[in-house]
Amino acid sequence: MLRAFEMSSLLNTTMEEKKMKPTGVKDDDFESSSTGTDEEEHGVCVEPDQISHNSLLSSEKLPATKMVFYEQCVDQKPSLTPVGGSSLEKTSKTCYSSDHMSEDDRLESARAQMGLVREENQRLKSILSKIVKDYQSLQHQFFEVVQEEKKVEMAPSPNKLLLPHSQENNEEAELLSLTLGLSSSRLKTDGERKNILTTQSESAKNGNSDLKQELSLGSYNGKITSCDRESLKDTKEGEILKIWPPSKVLKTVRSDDEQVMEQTQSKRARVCVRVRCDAPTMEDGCHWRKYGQKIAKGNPCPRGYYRCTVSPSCPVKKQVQRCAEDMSVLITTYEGNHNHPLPISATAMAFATSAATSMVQSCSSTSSQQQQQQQPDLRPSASSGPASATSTGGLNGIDFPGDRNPKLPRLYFSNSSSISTCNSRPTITLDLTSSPDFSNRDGHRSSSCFPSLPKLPSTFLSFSSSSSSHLDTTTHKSSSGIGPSVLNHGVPPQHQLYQPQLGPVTNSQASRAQSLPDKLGIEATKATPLNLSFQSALAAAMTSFVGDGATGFLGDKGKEGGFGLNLKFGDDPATQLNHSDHPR
DNA sequence: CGAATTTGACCAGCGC
DNA sequence: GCGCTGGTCAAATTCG
Repeated sequence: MLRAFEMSSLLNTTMEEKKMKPTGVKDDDFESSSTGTDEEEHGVCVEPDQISHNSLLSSEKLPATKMVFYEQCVDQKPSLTPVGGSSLEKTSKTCYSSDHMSEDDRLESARAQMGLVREENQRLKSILSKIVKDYQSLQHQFFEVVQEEKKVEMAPSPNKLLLPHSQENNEEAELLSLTLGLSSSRLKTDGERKNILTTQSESAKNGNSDLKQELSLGSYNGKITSCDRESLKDTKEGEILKIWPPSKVLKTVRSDDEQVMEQTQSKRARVCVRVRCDAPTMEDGCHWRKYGQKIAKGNPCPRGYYRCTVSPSCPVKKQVQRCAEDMSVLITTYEGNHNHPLPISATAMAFATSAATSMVQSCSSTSSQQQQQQQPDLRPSASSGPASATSTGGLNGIDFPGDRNPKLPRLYFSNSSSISTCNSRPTITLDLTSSPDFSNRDGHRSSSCFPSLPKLPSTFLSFSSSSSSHLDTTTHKSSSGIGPSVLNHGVPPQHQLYQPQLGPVTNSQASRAQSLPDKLGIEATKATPLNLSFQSALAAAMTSFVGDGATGFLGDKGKEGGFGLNLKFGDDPATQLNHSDHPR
């Protein structure tokens, strides 16, 4: 888990701060033992590999210098005893016996250090338990919502009487919750429905009929759980394609118009990530193959076209380009949803892109009436051309419990968002390049991104543990609940299917990667389709940020401790990009 | 030698 | 219809 990683980092940091030298140890002894080459002299016989089995510290081989501290810990903290701990214990004692220093001093020093570690451990445990509790609560609420939706679907209504098979309807209601990233509005034809229903029935045949289990899917359009994949290995490819119909498969089922609409919608949904990065590409965990390069108009820097190669049939693509006005900014635009399990480090972008797709589709599928009701400032632009409808959240702030942990930079969303319901390229832009303005973080941070845009009440998202929970009381109309209860307010049924993207997944990797923002809970202040998907994007970004420990994924500014993140919902990536760092 | 990248050609969409 | 542009293909080239 992330916390384990944090703790590992903390341990390492603690050790590094102590210069890896236990108090009272002579330099000579320390150096000789730390090098690990003086086995004869000190009787040290432990290899770093022996220690690396430890669950907390398994991510990296411990350098010999870290072993000293570790050995001290072994005697006092059984929980840290690795496989082969007995030999370590022996080693520890051997090491001590060969030393000339007072054993009491050593023990005292070690105990002091262990006390710190234990204290941190307890704190983390309490946080974790709280998170788990919150998560279970959210899950419970979500299932309640699903049940309610089910009842609503089953309730007789004029519209539903027109439908021939109410049973099928009900079944579809469940299916909707499974079709991650697909809005119900997109499943228009009987062919599509049957396609999905076939998936459901086949899934049931494969012993995965439990709806709840089906709900716990990953973001990679995760309709196939790891369990499913196992069972599906024996099935024909055609059957798999039924379950996971890529656009090519759908061609055989749908009419041309629907096909075009489907492809156009899915193609248009994008997530654009701006990162300060010196590397030619942003390391996002996926494997990409470059298939083209082009000099785009208005930017002398070539734009690279990449395809995800984790799975041969994966439709996800990305474009990588340097910002023309700031060459240090790397612009990565993701498109599509992965149809395969993802590496942990790659799940973040998968969530973001999936959320972007969902949001764009929801915004395009929901009627303008709905938008007017829910977000008066979201003017439908069907008749006014692209990008005419915008909304600007004055602020979206997120606090992590990492506030208390100096290693975790405070995460703060300075969100200027705009959304266009009728545009050629609806794009969510995650701007990880701008610096935060903490001095004005109470909801009135002036947005340099869209200074002329009308502002909506600020949306403050708090990812804080209860131990130091703080919600922004300046936000408007904070809902009573978190998570699904929030999501359910005024959210059309189709939007609820987005939630599983953040929900529990059977894929342990995805679960690990997404768990934090999910379990921490999302306190949303506006329950709109926009915000729902927005949360997904936020969570994805959060996951990425925290999961990477504010390194790699983020640029230099992120590493330096503070960063701002702008989420924008607009039509033209280029336009969005220019808005952020270089307002026109 | 296979995989990955490069790069020019080609295609489709869009505006005029 | 034409030209521009973005996006993709695929042969050539490079790399490990």
